[in-house]
Parts: sequence; C-alpha cells; structure tokens
Amino acid sequence: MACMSEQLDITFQALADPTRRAILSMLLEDDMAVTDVAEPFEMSLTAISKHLGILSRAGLISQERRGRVKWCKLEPDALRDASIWMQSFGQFEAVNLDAFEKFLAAELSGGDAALPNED
Amino acid sequence: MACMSEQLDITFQALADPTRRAILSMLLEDDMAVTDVAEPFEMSLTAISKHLGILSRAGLISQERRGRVKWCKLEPDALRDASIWMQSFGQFEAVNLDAFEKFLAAELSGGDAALPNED
DNA sequence: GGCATATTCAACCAAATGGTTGACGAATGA
DNA sequence: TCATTCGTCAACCATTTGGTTGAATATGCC
Repeated sequence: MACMSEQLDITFQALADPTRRAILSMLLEDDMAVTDVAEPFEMSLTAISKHLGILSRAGLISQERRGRVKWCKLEPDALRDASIWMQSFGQFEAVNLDAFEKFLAAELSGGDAALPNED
Repeated sequence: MACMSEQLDITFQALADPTRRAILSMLLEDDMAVTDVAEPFEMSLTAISKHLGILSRAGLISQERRGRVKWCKLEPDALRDASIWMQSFGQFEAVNLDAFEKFLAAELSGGDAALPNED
C-alpha cells in the first residue's frame, strides 16, 4: 500500500480542487479543447491550462494535440487505485466495489430484478 | 453535486497527504491516543496533532478526551461522499451513478441481503 | 506573407501548507 | 505538593499552490 503512496498523493491532490473536479465533470460529457474547457470559468486561460497540466500529470486526463488545438480526454481508470484505497476503509461493508459490479451484472442481465426490496 | 463541493475539497485535501493516510490506516486497526499515533513518525507531536486536527475537521476521524488522553477513532462514513463522487467516473461511466445510488440505497436498507448473487 | 487563433512559458504575487521550537494548561500520581 | 505526562497554542519558517499578466510559439487561413 505504501508503494502507491506517491501516486495517491498526486491523485487526491488533483481532486482536491473544485475547478479541477468541475473540469473532470465536463469531460465526462465529451472530449474538449483547452479553450472550450476554459470558457465557463471566470479565470484566465493560463490558469485552466495549469489545472489541465495537473490533471494530466495525475493521469486523470490525457491530452492530444491535433493541429493547433489540444484535445482533453477523461481517463477514468486513474481513479481506480484511489477508489480502491478508499474502499479499504470501513464503509467497505456498505460500498463494496465488487458487490457493486455483481449488482450491475445482475441488473444488466436481469433488469430490475436485482433490487432486493425496492419500494 | 456542486453543493457538496466544499466538503469534497476538504476530504480530498485531507487524503492528499501520506502521513494522514498512514494515520487513517493505523486507526483502521484500533482507536489510539494522540501520542501513540505520533510514535512511529519522525516528526514532532505538534505536527501529528495538526494532522489529526485536519482529519478531524474533515470528519474522517473523531476525537474524544478521556482524562488526559485524547482518543482518536476512524470515522469511515466520511469517505462515502468522496467515494460516490469517484464512482460517477471510472469504469462505470455515466450510466451508473444512478445504478450505484440504487445499489447503495438497497444495500443500506437491506443489509447483506442486498447482494444479488453472493457466493 | 501576414494575421488571427490556440496554447504555453516566464515572472511574479498572495495565501495556504507542512513543518519546527518553546511555552503553556490540564490531568495523573508519587 | 510537585514533578510528569498528554496535548495544544503561538510564533515562526520554507515551500507549494492557485492565480495574474505579458510575451512567445505554433498552427491555420486568406
């Protein structure tokens, strides 16, 4: 667990800023150019560019330059380790990644039958 | 989602430090006094006391004074919102925040009966 | 070529962070 | 009572963070 310590530092640190989380949410919808990412925010393009750099170094997004525009793409896999780390704490009983996956599988195959006591 | 933004700031920020994550891991084993928490670290008691303050303000631990010793206790529920936020990304993709919330609701109300096909 | 667009770089700044030390208050126990 | 133990407070320090501005570097288009 200690070996991934530095990566966890970087991931959690990246997630600790509301602007960066908002950017991730935007990218959930679709890939975006840097300028378009910056548009809704009331801060300079440079600031957003820095935020994107941080997200990129954390592996939470990837950036690919095509022509003069740089496309930003969500990389959700990077959240996995952090997520798993969190699962190792208490609520493990309640929020169990594994159980959730089974739940999803059951729900996808069996429709709403997967919910035990829905009301 | 925006409403819990500030709490997420605090939670992720608290988790972004390796010392604090180590403390949480220690508390996973058992409740501990401040001095005992500090013992394995090569830093001052004051520094650890500050870390504990940060964890406490984030709701990740609680502290109860009994006599002259202050006991620290893990509060894993606080990880829940952050965990849910992270689940909305990840391999579950957009689909499944909704399914995940159903899953949580079902699991919380139904206890371990909520697991569709446990083996 | 020359201008507009997209993005980053460099330098700077204020505030927050993670640490230190020394003094302090409050409970314990000889 | 008096020394000891537990923990925090206050002040300080270096580094990092999150932002700014203005200049620079590509690239695309007429």
